[in-house]
Amino acid sequence: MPVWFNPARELDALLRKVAPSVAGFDADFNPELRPSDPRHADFQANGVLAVAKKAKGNPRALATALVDAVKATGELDEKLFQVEVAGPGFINFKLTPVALGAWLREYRDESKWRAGASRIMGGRKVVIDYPSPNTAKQMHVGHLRPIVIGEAVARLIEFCGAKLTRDNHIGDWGTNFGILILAIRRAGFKLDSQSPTALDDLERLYKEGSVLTKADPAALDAARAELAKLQSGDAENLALWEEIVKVSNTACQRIYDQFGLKTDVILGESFYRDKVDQVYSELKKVGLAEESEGALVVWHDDEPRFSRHAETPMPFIVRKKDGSSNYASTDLATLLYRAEYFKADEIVYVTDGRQQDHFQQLFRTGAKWFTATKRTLPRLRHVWFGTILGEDGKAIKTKSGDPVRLQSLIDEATERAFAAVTAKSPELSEAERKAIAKAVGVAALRYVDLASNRTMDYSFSWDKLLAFEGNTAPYLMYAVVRVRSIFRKNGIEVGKGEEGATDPETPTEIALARKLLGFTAALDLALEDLRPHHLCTYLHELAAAYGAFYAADTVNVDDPAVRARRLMLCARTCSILETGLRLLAIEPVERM
RNA sequence: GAGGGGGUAGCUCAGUUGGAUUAGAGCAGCAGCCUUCUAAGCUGCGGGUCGCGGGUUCGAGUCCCGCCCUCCUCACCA
Repeated sequence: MPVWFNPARELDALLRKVAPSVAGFDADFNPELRPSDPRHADFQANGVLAVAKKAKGNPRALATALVDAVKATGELDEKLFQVEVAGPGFINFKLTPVALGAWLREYRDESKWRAGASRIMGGRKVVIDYPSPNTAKQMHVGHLRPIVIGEAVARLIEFCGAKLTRDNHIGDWGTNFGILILAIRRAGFKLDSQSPTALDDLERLYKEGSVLTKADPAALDAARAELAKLQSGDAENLALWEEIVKVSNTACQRIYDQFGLKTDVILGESFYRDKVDQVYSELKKVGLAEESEGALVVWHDDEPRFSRHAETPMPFIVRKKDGSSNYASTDLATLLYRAEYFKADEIVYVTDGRQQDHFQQLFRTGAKWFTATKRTLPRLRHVWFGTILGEDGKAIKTKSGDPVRLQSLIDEATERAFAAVTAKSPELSEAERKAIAKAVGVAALRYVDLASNRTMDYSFSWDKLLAFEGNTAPYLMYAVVRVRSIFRKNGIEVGKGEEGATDPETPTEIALARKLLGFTAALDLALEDLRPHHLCTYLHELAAAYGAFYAADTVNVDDPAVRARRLMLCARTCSILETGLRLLAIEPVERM
């Protein structure tokens, strides 16, 4: 009998198959199979309780009958699973050491896991939209999340078999440019993209313009007028715009390089400048859009919040009253382009949670528009995240003083990591320590952002973002380093030296093995809602189980069978940790 | 007002869709562990009426109702 890659899934299927033949169970029986508290079992089926409640039967008797029927099929190898009815009527499945050993021998490396996972998305074409910053600004801590979460989500989707296109939909066609052009004009500034201070100059000018337009409505109108001029093809503004885009893209690229971010295409809002007219005309033609206060808007009367009759009406403004396009216009044009050009089956938008209303309106408008024009709408998902807050508990914003620059954060992380590695491993060369510091520093930043549920806000804190102990990236990377060190000292490759490995035996070996089997469940969980923190939680638990094993069970012992099985446990831990870290876009190191 | 997020240990957070005498981690605190594979580690201890009040049932941090606190969004920003 083969060893199941994903035992929970197989047990679930088996129970569903057998149950209808047992008195008291219906054809649509749901076993409610889930991972169990390890103190009790590996998996448990809770579904019998619901059946008993409905039929007013005795849950333990029903559970026992079901278990007997399952055993009678002979499809459940009792050398691998220990089955029992427990508590009020749970069915517990406990993996035996034989099963653990067999699984570890069979599912050895990333290719096996990838093969298993790739069935989930099965070649679907997915476009993922991230990190999509607004240009013309220096990148600050607020830009961390879309980069980090976007990359992790992208890798998860890709790992599960999607054909993925990463599209950096930069905001390069909006009012921020109007503000900047206005500020440049007023200051009489000559922008030169080659100048080394170009970015700082833009930063300063943007701040000035921002303050001005906030304080003076006339200035805001002037900024909008500059934008309208730009969008209608004014040569001067277009030339200025090109210079600004050049400066800010160069700056963004420097940050992306440090995060190892490589998007496949960069199709910013400006790319759609000649594609918005089609949106306007089609929406008008099918009766979705109408004029309101001079603007072109879409109402959704089927949703009270977006209805024209709402107390505070919130129309989807598709074209501004001065005729220029906005976020909604370009997003609709983008949606159409992704459906037609990229043939997307699915589009994933990774943005700040404050844009939820916008995306709900966009998705509703898209659905009605596509239906009316007989197009197929891709599955649309908004993967949103909470805000990084400042010390005042408010969102970090450019206007409120100087937010911490992303570059300073990277530099500080790298410096602290360098100090740490120098203190702990002074024997390494300076070049090695620098490379390690870079990897560890950026990894620490990433991991903090990924480790909590993405929908949560969190406050910015140097110490939090740069912690190197506990549930952090350095902890996980360190676990990898310790595993690799064993192999290096023994002069063998990871994955070698397992001949004659016996099944896990000591409590710490068994606990580690059980945790290793949990990888597939963790992946399923993280993919379901595209929440990478589930993967973080799992990796931390795995590293902790390894830590306990490492302290309790010496690998290099005289008994060859014991040594072989411990080397096997080490090798699996190493590859699952490395695979998991890479899914989070954290590159493990050999030493630290 | 409407919609959304959050309220769990001193702090930062998990809690797999209602499950198992005892609600979990990490920091911080206390006590131990380096002449053997990297101590960025390991072991143990202390610390919680899961915002408040009702309800549903064999069983609630999780579901329902009503309150309270907090953050975010709501007409031409993205």
